[in-house]
Amino acid sequence: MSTASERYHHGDLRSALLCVALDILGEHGVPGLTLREVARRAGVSPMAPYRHFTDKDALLAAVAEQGFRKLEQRLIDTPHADPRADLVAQCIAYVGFACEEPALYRLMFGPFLRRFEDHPGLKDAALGTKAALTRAIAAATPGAGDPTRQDVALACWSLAHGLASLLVDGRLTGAAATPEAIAERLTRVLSVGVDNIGG
Amino acid sequence: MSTASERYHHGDLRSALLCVALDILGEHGVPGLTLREVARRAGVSPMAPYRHFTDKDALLAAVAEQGFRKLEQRLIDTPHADPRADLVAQCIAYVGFACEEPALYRLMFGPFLRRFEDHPGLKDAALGTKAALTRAIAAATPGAGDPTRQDVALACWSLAHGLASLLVDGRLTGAAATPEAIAERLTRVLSVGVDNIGG
DNA sequence: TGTACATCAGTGAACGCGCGTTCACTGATGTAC
DNA sequence: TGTACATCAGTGAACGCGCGTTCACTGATGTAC
Repeated sequence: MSTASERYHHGDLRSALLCVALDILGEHGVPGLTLREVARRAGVSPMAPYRHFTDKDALLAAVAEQGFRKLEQRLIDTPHADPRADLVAQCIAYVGFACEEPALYRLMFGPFLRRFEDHPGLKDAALGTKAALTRAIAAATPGAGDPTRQDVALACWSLAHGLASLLVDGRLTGAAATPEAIAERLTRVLSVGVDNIGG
Repeated sequence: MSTASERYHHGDLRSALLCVALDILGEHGVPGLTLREVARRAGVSPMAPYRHFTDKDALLAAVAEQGFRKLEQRLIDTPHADPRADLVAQCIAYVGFACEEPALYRLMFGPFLRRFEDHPGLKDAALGTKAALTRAIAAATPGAGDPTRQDVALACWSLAHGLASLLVDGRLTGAAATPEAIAERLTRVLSVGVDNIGG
């Protein structure tokens, strides 16, 4: 009797590869995420991943897809209070996610996977994430028309995404507060405007 | 009599390399910006750039530094009206710059040059850019205290940076309006809040 | 004004590296009879 | 219950590529005497 890892047939190599890919991402960032290294860590030959992913891009897309699903879940799991607090909480959660998994965040939003349309699962996951934020905006702006809401939604997303990017890429080295604390303060600046528009 | 390009000594190879690097960036992005390709385009041997840059990082830093100086100039050159309009105009200019030179923008703000401190000129240029935005914030929030101002400044920067990043990395494919038009609308959402804080 | 010589700015071949991917293969598994 | 055979999931060697960088060099330039 042999363990799964000793068997010729792995059992669930696809999942193992994705899992290992996340580790590599955490340790060496997107540049370190190579097919060969993934195979190496999974204890498998360089060609084995090709049984589960058509090429390197497909692997990256699958990792990014997982990232979007995690992020969506995190936005949804946010504690529920009044709509305005919910919106702030989502932005905080967004920034927190980016700071905890910077390399994954970069893979998801950076220039590595140019065309999401080429990866249906990824596209779908990204839309799901966006939808979670859009729902929060709609709840927070009951009196606003759709064009205004879209502007507000994009403003919130941009604010959170910009802050997350600046933090993740080390452009805010002077900041003493935690990412979440900064996110909270900035989102409150924005939400004053949101209240005046749609409250 | 020979032209500069035919001479053994180039004359101003450093400038020529930076110039060529910008072209490459525009055509093939940061991944295409290699020392060898820069040398190739400048019509010079692969080792020639090492006379002017200690290594590849130094070249990247010099290109990014130029980018920050360009961006700063662009923020400064913004037409002057009332403080609030100036602030909006700067955010629009910021986003416009990113969309016109996406690869340069990525090099400046992405994870390619991790420690600006290792490149004094780059660090200096980045601080200059930030200062231009900070001045506009100060003018637009005459009644606010410094901590509030810092929050407002970072909120504006985050909003502009986030929108720019989303546009540049193609995460806003559905948008019909020009980048500048979107930037204007989003910045107005934010400036409603700014007015209530510091007006 | 001429010249020896130091210094500067380039050349060109070569290195080792890790990558994505190709190719032909083989061991393990499951299914039809 | 046994067995032939198709299919699945892996192996392993090899390929060509472009990269950053090393090394030892050479042609051009400027300066002291």
